Amino acid sequence: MFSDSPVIVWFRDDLRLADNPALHAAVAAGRPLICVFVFDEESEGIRPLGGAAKWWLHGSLAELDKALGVFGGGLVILRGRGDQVIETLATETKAAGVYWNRRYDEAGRAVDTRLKTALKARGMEAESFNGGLFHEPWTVKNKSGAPFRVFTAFWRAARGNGDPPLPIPAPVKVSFYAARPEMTVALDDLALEPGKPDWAGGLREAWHRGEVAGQRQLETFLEESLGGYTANRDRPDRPATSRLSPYLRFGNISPRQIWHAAMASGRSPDLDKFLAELGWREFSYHLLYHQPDLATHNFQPRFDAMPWIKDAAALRAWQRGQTGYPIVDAGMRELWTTGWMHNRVRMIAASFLAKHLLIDWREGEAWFWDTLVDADPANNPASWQWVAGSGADAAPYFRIFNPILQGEKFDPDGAYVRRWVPELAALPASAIHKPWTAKPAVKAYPVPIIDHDFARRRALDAFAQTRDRTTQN
DNA sequence: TTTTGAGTTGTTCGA
DNA sequence: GTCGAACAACTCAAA
Repeated sequence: MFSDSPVIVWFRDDLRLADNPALHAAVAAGRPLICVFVFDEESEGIRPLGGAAKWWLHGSLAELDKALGVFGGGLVILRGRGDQVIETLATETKAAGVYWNRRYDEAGRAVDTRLKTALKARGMEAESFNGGLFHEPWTVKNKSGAPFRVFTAFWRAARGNGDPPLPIPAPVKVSFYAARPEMTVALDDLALEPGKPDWAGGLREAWHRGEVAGQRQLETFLEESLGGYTANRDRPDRPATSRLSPYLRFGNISPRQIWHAAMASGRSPDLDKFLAELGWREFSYHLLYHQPDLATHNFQPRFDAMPWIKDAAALRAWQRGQTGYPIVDAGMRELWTTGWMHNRVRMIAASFLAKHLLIDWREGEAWFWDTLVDADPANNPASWQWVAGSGADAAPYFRIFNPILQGEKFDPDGAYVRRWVPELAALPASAIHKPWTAKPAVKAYPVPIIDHDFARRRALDAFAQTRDRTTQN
């Protein structure tokens, strides 16, 4: 191997310079770097990104390229099967090795394992690192040596291991491999952002993508909203949640950076509550690792007997924010417009689909996958299963949100509904979560597509059926 | 080894 | 109006 053989840093869900273990190790190796991203929609089993996530990815890649530009280099973008493309690049450039941070979806892991084998067979280094989790999923186990299936015990065990390591600073100097690989494609050629029609206007208004924006968002959150987080986080009418989820999704920011920045702001019940949210993310990846088909199979097999209803019209009404329940519709429209939905409202809207409409949670998961900027392979399915009742440590089946009560409790003045459902803006707070009681009636807004009491009863009966069918077998 | 208590986010009903 | 019970079943971990 020549002394100036490059090292390849393969960026994936870790689109940042700071606290990036693979990049850090590559810089420390003292060789010229090739920083590369591979847009892969071809590998077997790879789930293509949804539209909103692609939009976020575009911005993240552009920002990363810009940040590398400060050091006189840039990001090389390639396209194709990840392992094949990287192996070809490594061979052509006579690379000393390839470094990357791990991912945890089954298809991605298979690609990485194949690549590692191929590189080692060629006598090249292949080094993988943990850049996205506090603990590798295979290291957290209960006393019987099995993976945890309930959150509280999982998080207790994880926290019992002490604080995660301190984040690694961004490199101060990076030297780049001079030649530009022939296979390079332009970012715009990936067509990650919409052309015509351009549906991303609301996303652009709501977000700044990339590492710098992620750090700024973290600072703002810690300064303005960590105090009082426990109570305010449930209020969609207040800007009280961290809004860090899309930055975490693409690794514009790392959990360790968030952890240590939050810890530095002082201990409090609010801090523990916020850290537990990072714990839920961690738990989701833990679940995904141990059940790779989390997005397609019930975590609790009993739900295989659930009598889901196929109802294209109801599904469409839910997707468009036309169910006639203001809090649900406000959430679905916020999602459509900004690529994001408030956590409390996600639960209400998801519960409405799975329990009121009895539509398979996988339909909802797919819609969120396509429309959320933060849609990730672990959190999205794990959270949907949790809400539907089929998941790990899931909501008890009888916990069926009443969309009227939830609206009145968490959006008491109706400010959130007024913002996203302007047809209802003139209603008084007393009617805004049950507009069918308003006089005169609001013509521009639909009547509820299903009665709450009827839907609740039906959902309970449906769940009872799964018990009967399961015990018969 | 067996038993026991607890477990993110709720609603309804009846006293 | 408020309050406690009921609404299952199962995993985990301490006793």
